[in-house]
Amino acid sequence: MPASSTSRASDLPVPQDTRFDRRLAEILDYATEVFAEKGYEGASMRDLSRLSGISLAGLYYYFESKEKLLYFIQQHTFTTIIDRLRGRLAGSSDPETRLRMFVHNHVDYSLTRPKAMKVLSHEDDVLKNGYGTELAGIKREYYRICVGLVDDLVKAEGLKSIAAGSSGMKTRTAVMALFGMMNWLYTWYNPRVDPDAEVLARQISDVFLRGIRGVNGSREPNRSPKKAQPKRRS
Amino acid sequence: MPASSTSRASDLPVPQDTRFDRRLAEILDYATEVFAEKGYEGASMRDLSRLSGISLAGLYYYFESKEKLLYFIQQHTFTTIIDRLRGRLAGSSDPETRLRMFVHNHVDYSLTRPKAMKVLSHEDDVLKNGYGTELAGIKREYYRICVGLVDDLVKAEGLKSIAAGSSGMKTRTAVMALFGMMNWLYTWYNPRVDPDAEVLARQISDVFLRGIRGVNGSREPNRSPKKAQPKRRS
DNA sequence: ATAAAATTATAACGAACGTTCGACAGAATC
DNA sequence: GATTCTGTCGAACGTTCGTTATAATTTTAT
Repeated sequence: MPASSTSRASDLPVPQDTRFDRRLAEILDYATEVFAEKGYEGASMRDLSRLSGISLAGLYYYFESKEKLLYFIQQHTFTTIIDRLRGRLAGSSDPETRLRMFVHNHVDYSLTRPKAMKVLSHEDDVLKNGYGTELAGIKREYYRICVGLVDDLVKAEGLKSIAAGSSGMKTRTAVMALFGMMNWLYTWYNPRVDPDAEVLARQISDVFLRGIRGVNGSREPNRSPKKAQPKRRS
Repeated sequence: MPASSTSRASDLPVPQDTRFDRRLAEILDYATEVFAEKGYEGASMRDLSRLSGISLAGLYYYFESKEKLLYFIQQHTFTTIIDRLRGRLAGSSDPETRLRMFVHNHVDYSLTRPKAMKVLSHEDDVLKNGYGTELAGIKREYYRICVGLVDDLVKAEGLKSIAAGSSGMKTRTAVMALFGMMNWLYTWYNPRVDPDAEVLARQISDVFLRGIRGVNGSREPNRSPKKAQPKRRS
């Protein structure tokens, strides 16, 4: 009776690709579909059994609880996104390019695996007390990466503070607005009428970048941070 | 045995403020809290009973099902937002001011009643087939208002098309990005560290407006019905 | 061929779910 | 003072939930 004997919070399907792991991954895909469709609480194990064609008892051969199923999905989705991001970021050192990479990576994943992304976003605060805090940590790490990229950009362009209107916008607020644009995607995106990942990522990046830069660009051609915060009439 | 005898999809607590309606409104507040905390599917009628101090059976004197409870909450939240919006929009005819009013109205409500907003956003596709389609209609109406405001602005400023990067951004995409920034609020906003509604709405508006205007403004030189327009609501 | 690993059907478990029944008390009406 | 209406309740109904046990069988690996 396997089902991954340990109960520590961080045993994920190890890199080693056994037959067991492959089947579990298959089940995780079905579960992602069911959770995306009916929500974690609204979906039943019997729904999953029906969709996957695996008997109710058979499912429990691969995991030990419905909670763990959700944990696997979210953990895997999150780490995949971060891993891909790290791969991309290694390719450039230009702050703007790197931020655009972040957005493109996120948007691309969202459009490629919309259901996984929906489960990640929508069931964000379901898990508590073990898996929950671990996932919160990963999320925090991901958030910090984005903050770092924005801060690098702000420094490189010599902006005293992010400009929005007359008062400076905190990095936190700007980053949350960016996450809002990206994470809301799953509620409206329709591949038949909406632009592909490349275009969408560029447009979102453009909006964000123009947002944090001042009205006239508010930049110094190069060094020396001084001078001219954009001043709307006031 | 009351509980609102009819079963048509649009009987809401009528303007007439009877004792019954007042008690129902009180229950709706408790229900909003429970749904916001545990999600619609995750919350039980017993949770609501416990929180409100009203017996399980007693609750059903005021409504006929859990579904209808959610419908009441979402319907009331939506129409309240739209009503307030109409009131504000009547105060100005300047396109930019009107768009800023839209954002401010939405953000303001989101920060004033975050739980209601969370239930509206998070349980968006739970209801189907009756209440669901009615709510989808209201949502669509709200969306169309926003599209109208953006289109007015684009026309008034003589933008060929919304500019984002080299290719034009569709109004749909821009509006969805705006909704993303606003509707994601409920996942992160913390009144102790984040700016108040006034400031936040201005910053989001600024990001959005700079986003849809070109880098240099991208306006056509032909007409210029632009006046500085001292913003700030009355 | 044989041992091990997967998987099934069946059924059950206790707990929790949404909802309803019938009774009952107080207030309003007659 | 009797009767009706309004609000509230404890207790239960029938169903579904996540999960497990058992025993039998098929599939895979050695």
